[in-house]
Amino acid sequence: MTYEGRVLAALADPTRRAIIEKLATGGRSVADIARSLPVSQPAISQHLKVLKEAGLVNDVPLGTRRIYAIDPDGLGPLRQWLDRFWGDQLAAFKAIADRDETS
Amino acid sequence: MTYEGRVLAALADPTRRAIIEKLATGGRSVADIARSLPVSQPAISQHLKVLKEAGLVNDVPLGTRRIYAIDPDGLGPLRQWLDRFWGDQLAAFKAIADRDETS
DNA sequence: GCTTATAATAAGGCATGACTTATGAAGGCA
DNA sequence: TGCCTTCATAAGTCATGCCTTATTATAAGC
Repeated sequence: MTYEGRVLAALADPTRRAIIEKLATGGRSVADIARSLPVSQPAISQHLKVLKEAGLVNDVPLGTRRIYAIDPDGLGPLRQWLDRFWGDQLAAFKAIADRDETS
Repeated sequence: MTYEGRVLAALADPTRRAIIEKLATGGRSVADIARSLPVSQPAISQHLKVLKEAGLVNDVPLGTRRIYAIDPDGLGPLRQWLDRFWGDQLAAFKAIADRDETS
């Protein structure tokens, strides 16, 4: 499976997107995530495994717990793939120009 | 279902990504796409329906045929959703830097 | 050492979705 | 009108994936 395929498949599931939204405010433990969503702890672990294999999250052990957080570099390959068909050169330059303009 | 959910689900399928890649070089008829991929014509029609409902492609009738093409605006909502968690300022700068680096 | 808490894995059930063949609808052309 | 081409839809099959409960491994605290 291609890298962008893994990323897209990972983000296609609504529960995994909910996990990403929880992690947007900072790293959280598995049990913490499980408490805030209507699925069991094993289900969360399975989703986190998929997200990790897609490169979207990383994790560090903390005692008996494990803190998962969003990987800032995880989205690069997906962006590159998307840009092949929709293009972002224009958008990227425009973002720079706008910022320079207002500074 | 949310808009980004539809877009991500549409792009998660490898056959639909293959269709997008075919359309990258310009609009094509259903039969034309079907001939270039190892699935039947009805399967292609079903995939095109999903891509259209996600806003990723549009179509115009041409006689008895129907020409499908990539919708340039189809990716906007997905980008906005992604940027909420990964940020696009960084990505924009990085895109510029990478291009300058390889030129 | 023993218990408790946390997380990963195993195994199985069930819904979803991607494909097939068969059929129908609509336009172009003799 | 009749025929052919193109595409969409219907119906059914089969694989994939998301969920559950049960179990195991590891670390912390008494």
